[in-house]
This record gives sequence, C-alpha cells and structure tokens, in this order.
Amino acid sequence: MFSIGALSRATGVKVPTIRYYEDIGLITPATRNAGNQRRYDQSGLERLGFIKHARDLGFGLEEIGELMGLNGDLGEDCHAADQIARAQLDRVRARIMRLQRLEAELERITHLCEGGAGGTCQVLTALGDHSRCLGDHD
Amino acid sequence: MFSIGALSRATGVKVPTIRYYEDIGLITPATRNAGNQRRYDQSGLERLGFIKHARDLGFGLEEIGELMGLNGDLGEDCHAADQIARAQLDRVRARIMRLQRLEAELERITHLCEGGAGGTCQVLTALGDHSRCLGDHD
DNA sequence: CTAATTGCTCTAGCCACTAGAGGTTCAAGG
DNA sequence: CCTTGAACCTCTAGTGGCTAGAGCAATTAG
Repeated sequence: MFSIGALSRATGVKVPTIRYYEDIGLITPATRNAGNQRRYDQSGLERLGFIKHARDLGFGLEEIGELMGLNGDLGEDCHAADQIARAQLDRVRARIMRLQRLEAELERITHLCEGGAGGTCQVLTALGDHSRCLGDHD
Repeated sequence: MFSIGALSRATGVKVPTIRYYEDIGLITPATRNAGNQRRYDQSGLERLGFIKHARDLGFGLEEIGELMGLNGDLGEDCHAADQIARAQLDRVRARIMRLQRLEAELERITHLCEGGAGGTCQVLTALGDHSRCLGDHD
C-alpha cells in the first residue's frame, strides 16, 4: 500500500493532480486508512501510470477516461482504442504542420532585423501585417 | 468609424474577444457613441490587426502588449522586437520536436492493431506502458 | 516525545477565451 | 413616426488541466 506521495514519486504525477483526477472521477476514490489518508495498491499504480503515459502522448482526460473504460479484449474494444489513437495521431500531425508554417514565418521575420535599412523596424512591421507573409500560416 | 461588429468582421477577431482585450487593458478603451456603443477608427483597426496576426503566430497576449509598447524605431526597440520573435521561434521549434516524437510513437502504436494475435489489445497495452516505447517522448 | 514531513480540505488563480442571461440601442422598411 | 429585428451593452460563469496557498490533522524519524 502506497501513500499518495509514494504514488506520486512512482508515476511522476504530482500529488494535487492525483487528487484532481479523483475529484473529476477519472480514477475511483482511493481507500482511506484510519487517519483518512489515501492508500493505493498495485492496480492504482498501474491505472495512474496509464494516465500519465497517455497524457504524455497528448490525449485529453476525457479520451483517457474512454480508453480506461475499454477492457482490453480484442475485437470491438481494440478497434475503439485504435480509433482514439488514430484521431490523436491526426491531431498531432495537424499541429505539427501548423507549427511548421509558423516556424517558416518567424524565421523570415527574425532575419529582417539584420539588414535593417529603412526608417522603421521591419520586424514590427512584419508582425503587424499578414499580407507581407509568404505563406498561409493559419 | 466602425462598430465592434464591423471591426470583428474586418479583423477576424470575435466580438467578445475584442471586449475581453479591452477589459484586460491590451487595447485602450474604445470611444463610445451617444448610446454607449463602442466606435473604432482606422488606428483601432490596425492595432487589432496587429494583435490578430501576432496571435496567429503564437505570441502570448503579454508579449503582444510588449510588442505594441515598442514604437517601431530602429535601434533598441527593433532589437527588443527581434528578441521576442526569436524566443517565440525557439518555443515553436521545441514544440515541433516534441510533437514529432509523439507522432512517431503514436504511429507505432496505431500499427499494432492490424496484426493483433495475442489475447489482449496491443494498442491499449502500448498506451499504458512507457517502457515499450521506442524513443523518449517527453 | 517531539519536530519535520506529509497528508487533508477548501478556495482561488492561470490562459485566452466562450456562452448565456437579460436588457438597450440602432438601422431599415412601412 | 413607428415597428421590428439585428446588433449592441454588462455581468457572471464555464472551459481544460492543472497549480498555489491557507489552515489544519496525521504520520514518521530520531
């Protein structure tokens, strides 16, 4: 049996975050000892580890709740899990593409400072004026 | 003179967001007409356009406030603007790298479903277990 | 036995909005 | 001039995913 602090160290999830997950019903309320402190067993550790890993992979808490509701059998449940993971992959790819457009634009803008010849700052001008952009970020 | 709705259409910034920007002091309070409605002129339009573009480039509102406080002269101000832009570029690049690690991992996980042969869903197992990951996402 | 650490609950704050309630003003048509 | 409907006003509360702090109670190491 672990305390909440031990669980936190074991998973890398902060103590208030664990309590928060309990509050919103993502994990079932922990059993309490005589002094009203939360105690966790191995399965509690595994569940929180699952959540941590899924969070690191960018899944939202609601999706994580869905994933944890699946029982792990092959078939329907596996298909559902795969669909959630694929949706996340699509989102990640979309965000990467968007950020790459931003990167290109910011790179261009930050190069403007070097050969500044006019009377006003080209960096500020570029930031304020989308029509001077090369591509369509956003 | 534009109404808040006309300003919204012209810039692509939603009406409640414009009011929010005024509330937090990012834009100076608009002048009002006889009926207490906000009226904007050309310079209000330009300022909000600047904010919109900078937001699209991923700058935070606080940074945008700093950028707008710079007067656009060459020299110190231009250097300051350039530094803010470069910091943003660094952040964007860091986020891209992190997301690319996630992409690789999610790609691997979503491929597990196809040749599922064992008794439990490999997708769910992979989601729950970081030690099975190839790289260090996060 | 005491002191330090860890735990408890509760409230409030972060960012950048978004939604909704309930009321007022404006612009166009008759 | 009057009506109607859209656009405007203020205010409060909610979103996600936590984080911080106050003010206590329980545990644990020495």
